[in-house]
Amino acid sequence: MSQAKEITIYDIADKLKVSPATVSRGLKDHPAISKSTKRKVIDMAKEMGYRSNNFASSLRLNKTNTIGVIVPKLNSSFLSDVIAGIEKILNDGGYNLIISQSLESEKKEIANAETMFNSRVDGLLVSLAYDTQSLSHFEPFFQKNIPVIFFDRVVEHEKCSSIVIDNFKAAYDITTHLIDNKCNNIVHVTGNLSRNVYSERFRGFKQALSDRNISFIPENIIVNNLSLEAGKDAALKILSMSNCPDGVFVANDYCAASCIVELKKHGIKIPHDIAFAGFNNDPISSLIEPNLTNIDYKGFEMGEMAAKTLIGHLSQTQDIKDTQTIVMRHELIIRESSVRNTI
Amino acid sequence: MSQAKEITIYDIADKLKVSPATVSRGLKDHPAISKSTKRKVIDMAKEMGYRSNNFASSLRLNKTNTIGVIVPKLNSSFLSDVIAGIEKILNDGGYNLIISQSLESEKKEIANAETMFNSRVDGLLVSLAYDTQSLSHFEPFFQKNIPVIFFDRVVEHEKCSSIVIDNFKAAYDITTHLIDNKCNNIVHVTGNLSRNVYSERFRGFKQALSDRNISFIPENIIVNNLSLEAGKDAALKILSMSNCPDGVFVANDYCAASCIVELKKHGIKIPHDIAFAGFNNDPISSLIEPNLTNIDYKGFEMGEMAAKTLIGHLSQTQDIKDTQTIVMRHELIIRESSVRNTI
DNA sequence: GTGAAAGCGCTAACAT
DNA sequence: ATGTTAGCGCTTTCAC
Repeated sequence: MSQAKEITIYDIADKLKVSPATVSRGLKDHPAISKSTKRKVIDMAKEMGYRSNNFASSLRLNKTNTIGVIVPKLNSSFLSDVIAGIEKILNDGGYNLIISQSLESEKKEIANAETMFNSRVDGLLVSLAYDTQSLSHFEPFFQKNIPVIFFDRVVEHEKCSSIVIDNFKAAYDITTHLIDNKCNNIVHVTGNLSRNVYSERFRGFKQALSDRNISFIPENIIVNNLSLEAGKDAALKILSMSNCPDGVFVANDYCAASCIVELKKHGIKIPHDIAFAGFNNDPISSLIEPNLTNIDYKGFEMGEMAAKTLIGHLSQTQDIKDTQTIVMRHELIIRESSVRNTI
Repeated sequence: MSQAKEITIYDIADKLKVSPATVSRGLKDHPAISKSTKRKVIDMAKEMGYRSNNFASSLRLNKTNTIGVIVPKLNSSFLSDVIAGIEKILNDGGYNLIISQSLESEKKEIANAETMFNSRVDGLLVSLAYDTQSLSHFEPFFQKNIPVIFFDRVVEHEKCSSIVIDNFKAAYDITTHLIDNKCNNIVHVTGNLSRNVYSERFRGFKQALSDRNISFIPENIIVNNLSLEAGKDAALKILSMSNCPDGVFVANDYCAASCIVELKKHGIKIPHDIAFAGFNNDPISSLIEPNLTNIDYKGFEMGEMAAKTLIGHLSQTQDIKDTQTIVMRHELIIRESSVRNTI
């Protein structure tokens, strides 16, 4: 099993009777190199099956061309789209990608960040875990001026740019839509309110009520981890309420679906008895009966934007002083779960 | 912004008045090194905030400690579990992970494999894309004796080990279950029959029919890409059949769910008119109404097994002559979609 | 426009 | 048990 020896720039140099330096320059787009030698170098490299040794290059340049991505979970249509978007931009930019999932646990997120740091990624793209409190695991990156970009689940930080949607407005719109469909007593099921996406949606929810002169009832907020079980529990809680709600806005589609299923089991008619809205436009929305009204936003584009922003930070040598928050489009998708045709 | 200089083994050596070699050995578990110096080295490394430079090490050792994973898609509960299992084992083994999704396209899978190859991964874990025909994009790995392990969507190859479940038996069992529930005319909706998982399930399906003396009707096989739209299309096709089936076995849960939804829209009662079974036990199975009978198998364990097998190949210096096929457990989960209580 | 040479940080063969 | 040394493949400064 003689594994064909790996070709180096020295091999190419020998064949071409030039110096390794010339080969190195020829392979890049070095200005001071003649068109003809560049051609020869590139052709010979291809012919000999040369592939550049990233480690040597990384060692020499002290940069790895590798970007780390930390997401709460992988089995999400939205995040999978985000990653596809990130992959597209970074591949085109010649970067490698390391992906890891925090599984919604701060502890695992910390471990992931540490691994990324030790792998010496050039930059980091992060959507925070459900229960992440502190940002101290990103301190090493800040100290080394390694850019960290947050997307979707973000946090304000002077050193970090963020890519988000307008969660406030989205929730405001969807709540208003429920009110327009004759909901006067709306329950809001949401996640950890110290996470921006949930706190903003909560704000939007309250504002919409207030603008329509509906008083906000603290008991109508159910905070849980938005899992399937949590959806079921929320349903039971709703059933036990003395003043049964006529609308429910859940901050996550899966949880909404599981909540709907449970309520239906108990004879609740949706949307007749209770109108429903979710968030994220996961495929489940069009499978659950009735189909789920919710907010759609494009993961792929968010991923592209995050990656582009990161590359922007990376290519300018200066400090990342120009941190920014980029707000992407979202759209209200109205489906049967919230439409009451009381003519 | 003075980025604290990176600590190297030379810095530690200087501080400790020993040689860099000693530090290097101290950091590993080199046998010929005194307990006390080892202690001192490790303590000093921690104190100075040393982190090993993988590139230097990779360059020197000509191995990267990085494993590549290529999966058809990330937004799958099953595959996300697999990846979590892989991650656990590889992290513990000190390996890094590069994950990429082929998005069910051979073309992208080829690109992914190339990226992995150029990143010089030490090994590769692959679940094949829907339409992958050739294995030629893995040739470079075979030639360099870089182990490639397939899982779930596998292919026979003398150089590759595989981790699978017994798809034949699983399909056999689930089909028999449908027959036991008074299905005599079963449609099988499946994917590309050159993919092992689908061909084996098809075999099991046919065998079960045959063993129960039910004749197999070629028209009852619907081959599609198992997407949501495909599920809908399959439903329409089923509705148009002259001899309406009384059972449907779909090789994928999402597709099954979408098919069920469409049939219900057309007034079909499930399981009364048509009993249903899916495959994979995705969370959707317990959200769809009625809940979906199917085959459960543990992604996390499959991932662990794949990673362990890979590490096994990696740690033995010899050739990978001992390729193997590992078959994991599966379980039939019976839910409402297939149970007919005709007393 | 091209070449010579040093050095990125680590490891291992070979000394001692 | 520890030190010396060379070299992994690449880039780049400084020559010419």
